[in-house]
Amino acid sequence: MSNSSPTGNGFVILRAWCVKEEMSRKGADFALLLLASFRRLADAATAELARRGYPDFRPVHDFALRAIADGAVNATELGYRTGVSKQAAAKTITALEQQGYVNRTDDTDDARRKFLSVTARGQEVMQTGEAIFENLHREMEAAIGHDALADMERHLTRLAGKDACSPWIGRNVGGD
Amino acid sequence: MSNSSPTGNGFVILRAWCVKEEMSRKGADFALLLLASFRRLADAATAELARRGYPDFRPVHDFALRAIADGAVNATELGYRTGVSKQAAAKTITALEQQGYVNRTDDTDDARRKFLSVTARGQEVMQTGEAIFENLHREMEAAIGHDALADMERHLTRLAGKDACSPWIGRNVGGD
DNA sequence: TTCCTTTTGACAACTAGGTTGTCTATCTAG
DNA sequence: CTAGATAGACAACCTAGTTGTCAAAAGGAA
Repeated sequence: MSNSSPTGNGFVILRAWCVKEEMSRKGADFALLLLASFRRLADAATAELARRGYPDFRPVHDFALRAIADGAVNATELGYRTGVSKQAAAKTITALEQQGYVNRTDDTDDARRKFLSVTARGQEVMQTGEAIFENLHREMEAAIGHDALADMERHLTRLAGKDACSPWIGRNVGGD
Repeated sequence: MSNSSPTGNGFVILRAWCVKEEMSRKGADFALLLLASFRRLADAATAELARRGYPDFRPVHDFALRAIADGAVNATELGYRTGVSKQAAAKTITALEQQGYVNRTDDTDDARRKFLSVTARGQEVMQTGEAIFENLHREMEAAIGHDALADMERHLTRLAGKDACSPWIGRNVGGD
């Protein structure tokens, strides 16, 4: 079968919904609708990115890269900004470094630190990603209309709840 | 930090969006909005389910259980209906069996098969889950209005695209 | 300066939920 | 009877996380 969705695992649930449509569970169906829509977008973007010369570049890499470009200059800070443990952030950095999207140099001020910077290729992939998402946004507008999309964004913002995303749960994670 | 979201991994991306709000990437933001909203619902439902006496019951278990109740009487069929390999389905079945939600008995007609059935506790957890999702649906209606929610469901159905969910990719998976 | 505490990043081991590949037992069609 | 398909089990692996532990470096106080 090869799941092979670049969105990764954990999104397979929605297929159950597709196969069996007469489920009659309004709340759950709505949740699955949200998931399916997200997956649709993320997969489309990742596939397009792969076609344009950036294979193996996942959504999670995009957000990490953006956080680095935005001032997350070391692993701990990246973990904090992306809401994961510094260990998980370090793994992402390793992947990004191996693919040539970031550089990791010694920090002259603090010998413990490794200074992160985005390479030219990293800048490229971010620009391309933005362009792709803009296209997708336009496609959605074409499909359901500008106003409907704007309404949805407004309502989803309420449902998602900014308060659920406060500066998060803690900085010192992973037993340290 | 303990991510500890019952929704599981792969959904952490959205935190990046929360921390940095002035990102100005409309398409990507919309995708994250969808993800955040889904996660909100799924986490709320799973947490509530845990509080009502069904800990460690994840969304993925709910859908598997529902598929079994709905006629997926063996691992291969469950895999097909939920869109995963039969091996993955078997793992889920094992978990559900250990938690007492399904029974696995020998099939009298076909000695290769194990016959799956939902236990009384399995029936209970499904009913409770339905009630919880209905509550969440009502809360959403209260938050953004009945019509707005109905509109969103309609539009999301278009965006998600039923065609992306055709009877799936193949039945014989995993090298067999 | 020495001592204590904090921070940084690394390493190992683990989890969840998937994936392939291989294998045996069993069923079924010719 | 035999050949091929099917069911499920087992092992190894993947991804993207998690804890726990650790050494090296930094920083503050006596």
